[in-house]
Amino acid sequence: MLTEPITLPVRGDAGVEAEMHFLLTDLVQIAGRVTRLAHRSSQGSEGPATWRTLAVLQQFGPMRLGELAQHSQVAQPTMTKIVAGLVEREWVKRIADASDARAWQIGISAKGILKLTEWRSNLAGALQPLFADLSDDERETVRRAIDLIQPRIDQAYIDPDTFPAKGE
Amino acid sequence: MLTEPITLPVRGDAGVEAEMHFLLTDLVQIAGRVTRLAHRSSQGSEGPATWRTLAVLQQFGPMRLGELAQHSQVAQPTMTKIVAGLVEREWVKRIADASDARAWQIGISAKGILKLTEWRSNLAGALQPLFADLSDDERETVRRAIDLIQPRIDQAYIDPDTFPAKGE
DNA sequence: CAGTATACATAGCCTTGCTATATATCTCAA
DNA sequence: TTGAGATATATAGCAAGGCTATGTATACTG
Repeated sequence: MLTEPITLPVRGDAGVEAEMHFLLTDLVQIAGRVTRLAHRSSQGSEGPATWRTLAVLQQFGPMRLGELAQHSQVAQPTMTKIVAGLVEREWVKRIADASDARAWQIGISAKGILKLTEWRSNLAGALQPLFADLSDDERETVRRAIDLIQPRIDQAYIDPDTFPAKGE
Repeated sequence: MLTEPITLPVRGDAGVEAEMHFLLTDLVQIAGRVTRLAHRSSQGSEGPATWRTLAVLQQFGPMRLGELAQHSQVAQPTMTKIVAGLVEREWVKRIADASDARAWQIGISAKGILKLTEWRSNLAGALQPLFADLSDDERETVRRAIDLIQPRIDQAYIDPDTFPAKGE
């Protein structure tokens, strides 16, 4: 481990740079807690990876296993395993790629869409009491923040170059 | 699996209820993607559980292993494993509980604080380019949203009753 | 002081993640 | 047209992080 001296922003610092620093660290922390809570509050043995994968397929449509791995930010062999589980549950279907016998198109099935939708609804129902007291303005603030964050995170998923995985 | 008919809100519906539904599902989805990205962009073998645990200890101070498990939303044996790893790395210390020979107080060490801080800084640095183009107003919106979400999620971690884990 | 409750540890299992490597297919140039 | 290298997915084998069930030691209480 390199032990180069680093300057760490201190909460309370003025300056856009420090604000951004704590904004991002707080964002990651709260995201981790939300994710953990979501997983914990949903019964069933499916992990976050399963739902992330289904969500990608619903949002972007069928794609190859390798592409799917990139869009889900997992290594290809990991995606092979996840897809194997999804195929077994019949939540996705493999479609032979006519132009390349090595490849498959992976597409979400009607059953998969249903399960994903159910899972989301259960989650929303579980979280709803915690957020029921938000005012219209506050709800609007959260909505705007999500709409700001979403495309920027998506960017990192889609362009592997702008966001190197593991190692610098 | 019960297959009771459920009414699913449809995006585009008017009404606070539907807005809240999609706000929460979008929140969970983006939180999952941020968490995954954060894990992937940080080298090193520590998983999210390690960092979540350290963050809890830094935020709330030393506590018993059982309390720590609740605050981290994991089962007690899981926390035993995580703490074992942290003790081995010397990122936390076990302090004998004078009033109860069965129990320990778990406290974050100076080394632990350093590692947590370093990890957060690396993350912030990795994510920064994606968010560098936010205007002051936009940054302020995200900050306000985080400050709205944080206490509500914390609530669920602290009150196990208001938020039942696994099963309904 | 016996019996129950409580705090943590252990055992054993599953999923998700990785790297390294194998296998099958495709592509292209000699 | 065939052999070399590139590419798409699968397999093997490992570790971490989850869980439930259960064990063990200590605390409390009638």
